[in-house]
Amino acid sequence: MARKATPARTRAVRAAKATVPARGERKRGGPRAAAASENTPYHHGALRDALLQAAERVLERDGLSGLTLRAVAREAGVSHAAPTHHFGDLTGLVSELAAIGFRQFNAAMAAAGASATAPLEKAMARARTYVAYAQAHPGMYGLMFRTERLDMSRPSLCEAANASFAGLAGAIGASRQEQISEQALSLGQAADIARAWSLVHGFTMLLLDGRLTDILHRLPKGTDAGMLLDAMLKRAIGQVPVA
Amino acid sequence: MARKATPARTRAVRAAKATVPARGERKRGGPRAAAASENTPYHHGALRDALLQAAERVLERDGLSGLTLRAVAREAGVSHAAPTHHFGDLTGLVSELAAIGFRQFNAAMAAAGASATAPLEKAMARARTYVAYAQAHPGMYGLMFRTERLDMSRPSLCEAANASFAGLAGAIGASRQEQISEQALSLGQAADIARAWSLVHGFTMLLLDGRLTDILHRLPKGTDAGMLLDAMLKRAIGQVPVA
DNA sequence: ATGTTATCTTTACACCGTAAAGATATGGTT
DNA sequence: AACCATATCTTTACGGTGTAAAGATAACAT
Repeated sequence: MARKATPARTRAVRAAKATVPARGERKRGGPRAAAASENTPYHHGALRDALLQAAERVLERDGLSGLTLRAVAREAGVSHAAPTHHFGDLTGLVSELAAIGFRQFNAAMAAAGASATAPLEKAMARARTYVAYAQAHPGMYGLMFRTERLDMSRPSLCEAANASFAGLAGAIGASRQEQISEQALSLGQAADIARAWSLVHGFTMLLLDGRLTDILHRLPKGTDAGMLLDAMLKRAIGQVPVA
Repeated sequence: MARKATPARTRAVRAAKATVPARGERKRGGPRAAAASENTPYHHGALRDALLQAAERVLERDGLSGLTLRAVAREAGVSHAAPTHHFGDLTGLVSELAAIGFRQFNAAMAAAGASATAPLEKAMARARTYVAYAQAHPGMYGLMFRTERLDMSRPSLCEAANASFAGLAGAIGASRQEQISEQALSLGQAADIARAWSLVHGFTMLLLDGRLTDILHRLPKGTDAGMLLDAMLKRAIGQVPVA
């Protein structure tokens, strides 16, 4: 509700030759460094990235329902129709943002997989990292999984999401001590993958949706979600692969 | 996109003393049966229930993003502001609809729990029923779990959702052969509940989101989601309680 | 220097949620 | 029987949203 209505603000400022930059000091490291140094230029220079960063801020601040094309444009200080030129429509922007989320997520998971050595410890570390990412970036995680407004045909999103799945499948394959093919899966392999993914994804969704707060509230004082996750996995792990 | 724009249609029809009923033949079993028999009355008589039924139709037909107050009003054949009077706002209507979903779901789960006798069979039957409900009513299930537009302080929704959780907890308690208290939980109990719920909820969400289609596609021809669910649970069940 | 193209703004429109006021039927009171 | 309070439904209105189309401006190639 802050920043009520500023239509034609940047334009008016520019027309009046004002010196205060509405959106100055961008990186713009490439060409044209000393063209119009301080006063806000008509061309942003790196608006696409700036819009994505603004979108992530809006998402984590105002939630998924607050993530609108116009809100992102306001956050970036450009006209409300500027995002359309770079992303086509809202689905496009959301999908590109989700792709960024998957890349962040994949990086975190790769780091977690490299940390521990024992297979059981490695599986636990991966699960903890999975949930921790979702807790640190709830808006992003929701965007990546709970929205139907994703265009999976977009190469960047498809690629990042597939990489995420490949990481999971690879971890399951390692715990089964076998190579998992890109094409065919045995029912046992698929069951192991689905079990591990369902467990951790389901726990994450229930946690983010607040469906576990009652349970956590009834537990001995001081028990948090991480401890519940550990307890949940400890009896599932070892019996069957969990990642 | 059908039914483009019919503003003031019902009103105009009524004003012109037309005989064709725009929303005739309601139940209206209570009072005033022979007042104005055929021509659409100003007072609907059971608009609240009719709006909820219309909302469910819109939800399953057009998805969650198509579930708007105005679309529901159109579906029910009343003015766009009529739902507001009965539900306050969109959150109110969505919450009441979710409560209906939970009651449907609880009825299905209760029937599944009564069918099988052996504890292992009962657990599998419950899991299959859980997923089957979500597949039969994907819009409803999404509404019940994946939206932040629910007002859990509404008594009807809170009660129905709590009943659903109580059913789960009771089943876990039975499989552990112990009574589960309403107030306190041991970590082991909570872990069993969280594990069962996460497994089946996670599987359901991934399935509805299309995240498992790749896996299913790589499986031997003819393998469907139900078989994958069975295989996933078969190695989790018995080792640990799954419900 | 000039024309092409990419980038960004302005304008416009339909749909949405919501509030407020008007219209109409119901029921109770006198 | 007349009357009024109330509940129900419609109309009107306003700001916000996505999106399309046209205009303005800067960068670039020639």
